[in-house]
Amino acid sequence: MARSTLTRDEVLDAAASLVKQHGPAALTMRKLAAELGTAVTSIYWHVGNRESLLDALVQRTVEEMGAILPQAPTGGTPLAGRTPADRILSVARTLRRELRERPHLIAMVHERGLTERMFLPAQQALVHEVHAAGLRGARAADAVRAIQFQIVGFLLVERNRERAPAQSPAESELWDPAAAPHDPALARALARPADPERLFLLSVRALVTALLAPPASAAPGAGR
Amino acid sequence: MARSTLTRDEVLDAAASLVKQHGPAALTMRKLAAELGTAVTSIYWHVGNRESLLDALVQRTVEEMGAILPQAPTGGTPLAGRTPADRILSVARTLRRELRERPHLIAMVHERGLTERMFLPAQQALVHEVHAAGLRGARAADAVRAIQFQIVGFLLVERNRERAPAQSPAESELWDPAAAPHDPALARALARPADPERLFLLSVRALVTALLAPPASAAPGAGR
DNA sequence: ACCTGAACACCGTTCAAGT
DNA sequence: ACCTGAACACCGTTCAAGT
Repeated sequence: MARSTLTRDEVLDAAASLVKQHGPAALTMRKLAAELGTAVTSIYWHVGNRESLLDALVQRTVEEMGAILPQAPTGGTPLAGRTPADRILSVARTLRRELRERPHLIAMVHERGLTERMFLPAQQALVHEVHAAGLRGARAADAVRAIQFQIVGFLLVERNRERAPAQSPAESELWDPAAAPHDPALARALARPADPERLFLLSVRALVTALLAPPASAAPGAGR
Repeated sequence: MARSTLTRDEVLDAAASLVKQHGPAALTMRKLAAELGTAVTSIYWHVGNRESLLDALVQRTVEEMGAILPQAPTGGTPLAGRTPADRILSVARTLRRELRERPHLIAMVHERGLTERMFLPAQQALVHEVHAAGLRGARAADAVRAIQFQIVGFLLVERNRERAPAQSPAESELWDPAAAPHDPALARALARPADPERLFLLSVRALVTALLAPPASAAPGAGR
């Protein structure tokens, strides 16, 4: 591993590799130096300190994820699906898939509060589709944000569930038939583990349907 | 601070106090020992190690948060609002408020993947309301889970945004009028910061409306 | 049953010194 | 401009020894 001179990019690459394999806790300045075959202190010259090294990794990840959705601010129809609602679902599915391939780095993006920033390109695609569905102005903006929050939120919940240890009480105990004698089918359904993919599509579809629907003369349940 | 004998609960109280004030990073075994006036190693006798100490704090928080919603598995109408939809919104609002008062501890709950566990009592309330709205069986279960995921997800997104550093590009730059010349009102709306409370209610209302609506003969946009 | 100090194996970071 | 080793001030944890 002899090398003429150390580069900031080499430091970032090695750090990313450590994080991808074993998570951020495994990223130690000393381990990293060993990996690079340099003195610990050389790293400081290139990246400042551990915290800004992690920041740089996160920054990189945000840019990579932003690039997966083709930019379409000036028109065009970059996504599959016949209706705007279908294409919104397609955006949602793409994001879901990509995120699941970089769990550690995405977790770090979350921890730094940059999840939303990472989704700005997706937001542009959503604007396009909501517009195509006929929404305009502030109402379109609300719809875009509601959909974006829902997609991102669902993914955050899902990540949360995956890292959950054994739960007590589990849903399966909580919802044994005795707990809901009046609707055993409901109890049985809640005792089964959720199917996230199905629930994801079902939820996004429901929200999109309501948001893209023509405004009712009086919205039901709009108490205030 | 002289004390006859150290208690596991005293350790937890002191630890919780440190975390509440300065976050989990400030919880050092040595600082904690100093706070308690004991040797560092005494703490190990009572709580095992740092990791299980943090686990215990999280466990406590989950129980506290679970207690804020009255249990209503056997009937009764514990929540304000005239319609089931209104009462679901009331659940959502309550959870949102309570979570915002314990930021550090809630963050630790998130990191351990226990957010969903924390919301099981709320799930029971949602079951009650969805049932009151006439949904049954698997369809009711899907609705409950979709609503639960949305509420939890929104809160996770919101937390994410709050911790976000200065963003580049900010939404306000991304959506300057030049970016969307065909709908300047939309661009202006997206350039303004989102109002989370409003968006939260709007989103939950939209989703609930769609989920509680009588099943359409053919759902629009249900492409597969 | 509970508490203690000493010791171990780690950390991130600073700094004066080298080339 | 870049790299180095030594040193500092921390960590969490173990363990033999005390009462």
